[in-house]
Amino acid sequence: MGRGKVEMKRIENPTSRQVTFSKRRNGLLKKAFELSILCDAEVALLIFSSTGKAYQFASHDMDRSIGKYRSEVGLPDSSNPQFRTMEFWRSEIEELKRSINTLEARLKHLSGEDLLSLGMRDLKQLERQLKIGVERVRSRKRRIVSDHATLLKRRHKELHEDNTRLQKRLKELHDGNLSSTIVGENVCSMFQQRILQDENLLKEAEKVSH
Amino acid sequence: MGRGKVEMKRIENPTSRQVTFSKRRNGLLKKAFELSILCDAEVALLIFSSTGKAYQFASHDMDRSIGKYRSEVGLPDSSNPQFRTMEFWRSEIEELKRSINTLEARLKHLSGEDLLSLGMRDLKQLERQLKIGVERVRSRKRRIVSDHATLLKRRHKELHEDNTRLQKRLKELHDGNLSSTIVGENVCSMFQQRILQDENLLKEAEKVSH
DNA sequence: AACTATTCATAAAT
DNA sequence: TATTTATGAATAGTT
Repeated sequence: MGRGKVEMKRIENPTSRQVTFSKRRNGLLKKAFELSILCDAEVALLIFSSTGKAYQFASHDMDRSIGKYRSEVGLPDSSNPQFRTMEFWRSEIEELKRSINTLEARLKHLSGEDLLSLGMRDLKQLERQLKIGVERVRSRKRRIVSDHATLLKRRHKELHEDNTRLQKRLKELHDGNLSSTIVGENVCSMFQQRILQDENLLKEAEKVSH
Repeated sequence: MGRGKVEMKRIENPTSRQVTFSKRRNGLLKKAFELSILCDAEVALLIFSSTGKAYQFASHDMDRSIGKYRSEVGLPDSSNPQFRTMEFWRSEIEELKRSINTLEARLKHLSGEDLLSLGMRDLKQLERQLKIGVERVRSRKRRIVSDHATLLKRRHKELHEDNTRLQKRLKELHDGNLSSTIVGENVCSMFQQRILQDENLLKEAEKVSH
């Protein structure tokens, strides 16, 4: 068709090639459409120009046709990534859900719920585990209180040492030829501050050990 | 082309339709091939007959072309089911994993593990919950033992009543004009069986209440 | 499947 | 890019 036969090879002239592409592309799309109508067939056509532009025709739905292709042609190769990924995720989710069910059941049992399904042996083990848990929690609480108390004692001791030192210094200033009352007042103020801190720490200690 | 125009609608005659399908299908495949050669284009063509048979042509590689379609046509449309499904599953898995982490942390805490991150307030609440759990488990245990004991008592009572009845009957047989010793022996055997059952039940009761 | 009359597609020119 | 034209290609109906 056209003036003279065409050699079946790439058209070298870029302009001519572009024109021919445009014409034949439309022709191909038209014929694809006609085939689907006349013969009640499902046709999917993808065309990408050498410059990357995409054209497509799908008589029904491109994704449906691709899916059909995958199942009719691609399925024997079940190693295709789509399929494998799907299966992997499905099983992954199933496994996660199973884990959650197990954990929830265990959690309920430890909270003393849903015990009707458990036998005497299970109940005994559960009680043992709960007792261990309680003991560990108590142990941790004791440790916290103990650490806090130790810390407070140390600070308390340091404050007392400070106080002793300050009182000593105060006495020296009183005994020696003191220069001004301002120094004395400053020392007094510092001393009172230490006393206040001391009291606050003791209050805190009481609060922690309730 | 051909003798007379063809109406652009489904060919009703099945034979004619099948023949036309065959001819036009080959024509389409040929033209697809020619386009890819002459114009240096990438062409992918999928044809499915109304009976489901599949035909295809791909100038380069079908999967490559499909991938190109997905990225050039399908990707900008993030509402495409593939993408949405992917995203959905990804978030689903993330959520499940988060649930598992929470449950596992809770479970560890209830077992008295990983307590270092908990403050005094958390520890107190944990201890309270564990005590509740222990109490519920104990309660359930008591209930089981109690139910079992009740059952055993009832059976025990029934057996005693049976025994009384049997002894009475035995006495009647001894007092009256007894016909044969076989009857007496049978009754004796029954009596002994009851006694054995009685003893077994008592043993079982002991075992359950440890 | 092969043939043939006819329509269609399109290469080249404009 | 669109239209025209001349010609080869495709194919509907027939055999």
